[in-house]
Amino acid sequence: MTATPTSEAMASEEDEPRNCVVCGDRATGYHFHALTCEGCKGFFRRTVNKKTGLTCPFAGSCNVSKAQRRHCPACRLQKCLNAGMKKDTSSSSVHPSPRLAHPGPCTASAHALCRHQHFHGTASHQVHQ
Amino acid sequence: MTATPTSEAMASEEDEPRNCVVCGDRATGYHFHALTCEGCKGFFRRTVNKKTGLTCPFAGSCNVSKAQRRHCPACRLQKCLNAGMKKDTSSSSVHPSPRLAHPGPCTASAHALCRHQHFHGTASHQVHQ
DNA sequence: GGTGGTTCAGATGGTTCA
DNA sequence: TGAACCATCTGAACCACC
Repeated sequence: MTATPTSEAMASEEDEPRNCVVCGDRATGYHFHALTCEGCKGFFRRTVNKKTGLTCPFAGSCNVSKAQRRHCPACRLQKCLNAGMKKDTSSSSVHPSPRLAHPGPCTASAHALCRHQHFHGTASHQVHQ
Repeated sequence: MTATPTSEAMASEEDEPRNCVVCGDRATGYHFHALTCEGCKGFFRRTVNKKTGLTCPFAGSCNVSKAQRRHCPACRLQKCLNAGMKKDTSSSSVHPSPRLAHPGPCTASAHALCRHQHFHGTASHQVHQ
C-alpha cells in the first residue's frame, strides 16, 4: 500500500482498473455484479427488464466497444451476461456483496452463454479496428 | 473530445459542419452512418428498400447538388453509398453511433477517415450490423 | 460511500402526408 | 420528393436506500 497513484497514474489512463468489462468505457462502479459504465448499466437494466427477443444478425460475435456498443444490442447483452451481470430479484438488499460475489467466474448460466462467443471466436467481421 | 473549435479543424472545405455529404444541403443529423439532409435520408431509405435497378443515362458522374439531386437517382444513390450510407439490417439498431462514435476520433480530418472505413468496406461487410 | 432505480434531454429510423 | 411528426434507444444526472 504505499503507492499513491495520484497524478501520473491517472494521466496514463491506459490500464486503469476502472474499465467497463463490457465495452471498455470508463466504469463508474460495480453494477449488477460487474464493473461497468453508466451506459452498460442502464442498457442492462432496460434490456433485462424488457426481455425482448434480441438477435444478432451475424454470428453473435460482434465487437462491443465503446464506439460500437450501440450497434448490436444482442451481442451487448450477451457480453453483459458473460461478464456475470444479473439482476437480483430475490435478494431483499440492494447489494448482496458486490466485490465479493463478482470477482468469481461467471455463473453456470453465464458459461452456457459464453459458449456462443467461443464458437466463432474467429474474428469474423469487425472491420472496425 | 476536448476543445470544440468547430472551425479550424473542420473548416477545411466546409463552412458548416452540418452539410449533407451527398447533396450539400443542410444536414439534420447522422442518418445511416452519414451526415445527411432529410431529403437524402428519405431517398436512401426508399431506394435501398426498393432495390430497383437504377441506371444513370449518362456516364454516371452526374452532379448531385441540392438543386440537381432529383435529376439522377442512380448517381444520387451512388453518392450515398460512397458516403458510407447503408441500412442496418439488424433487428433493432436505432442508434448506430451518432455523436459518440464520431465526435471522438472522427473530428475534422477524421471524418474523411470514417468515410474511408465505410467505403473500403468491400470485403469487410457491415462494420456493424 | 457505493449501487440500483428513475428521470430527462438528445438523436436517429420509420411513417405519414401534401 | 421531403418536411413534419412519432417511436424508440441511449446515457448522464439525480435521488433513495443500504
